[in-house]
Amino acid sequence: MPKRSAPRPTDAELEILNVLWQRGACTVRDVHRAISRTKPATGYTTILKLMQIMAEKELVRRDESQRAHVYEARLAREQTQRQLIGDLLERAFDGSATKLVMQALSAKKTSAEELSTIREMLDEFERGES
Amino acid sequence: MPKRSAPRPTDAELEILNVLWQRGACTVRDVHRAISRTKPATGYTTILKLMQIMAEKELVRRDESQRAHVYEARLAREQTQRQLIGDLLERAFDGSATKLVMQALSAKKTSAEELSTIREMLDEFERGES
DNA sequence: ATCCAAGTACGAAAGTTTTCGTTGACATTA
DNA sequence: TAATGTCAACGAAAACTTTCGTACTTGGAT
Repeated sequence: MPKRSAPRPTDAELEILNVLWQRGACTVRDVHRAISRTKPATGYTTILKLMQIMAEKELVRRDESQRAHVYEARLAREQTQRQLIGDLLERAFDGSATKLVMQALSAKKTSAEELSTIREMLDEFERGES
Repeated sequence: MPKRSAPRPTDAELEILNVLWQRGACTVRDVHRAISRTKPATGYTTILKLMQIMAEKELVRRDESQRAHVYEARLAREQTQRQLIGDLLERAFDGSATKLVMQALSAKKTSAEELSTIREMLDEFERGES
């Protein structure tokens, strides 16, 4: 058995990953402080436990050489984003990237700048792939 | 208080909604048959219970006038898709639709036809909004 | 009338996710 | 060295999701 790939992170796990992606390797304390800013009523041990579980699931790597262990996201943010998008694509969009893009644009008012950025992306994509 | 909006459907709930969107209003039996095709080992009462819960959560409407109750998705597929995308946008993409579209395109090999469809959509979008 | 098939309702178990109290180890400093 | 603060580990409770067995109801066929 080759060791199965990382599972889809849960909501709470994703919040933690967001901190790790934004600030790089962190201690539990760091993550707790960051999350406290937006969700003040979150206990320290709650974050700790979640991060321990994430280490078991291999969503994060843990450096135990210091007393305060240092955690780091195992996958790049973009990789996880692709995983989540791919998952949603299958579960809710019948695999149609076109429909997904369409709903993405109407889910959020998209500015003219963003639209042209996307257009450029499409150009590059067409050159690179296809 | 206006009565809070429908919660994000869970994985199992979304599978049921997919059937309802595809085939229109259905009995539990109908949904069970449809899901059995891809997941043969799913009990009838499991689907029943899920659909009862979904009725409580108001993810579906239930017509009890027949002995076999008839269920219907309360929100259009596109509406739920927008909800799910909007949710993912916040949770994993920091609200950036551009990044999300980018990852969507690389999550799945997108054909030339799809790319040009998306391009047309962008045109329409720019005309309609902005 | 009785039996059977097809339904719903209910409750509980199993699984997963989120929460946090408590304990014990280790460091800092008074 | 004793008190204080910081940390990981653990276990368990709470909340949510998924599963299904069992009981009860109803309509139709014999």
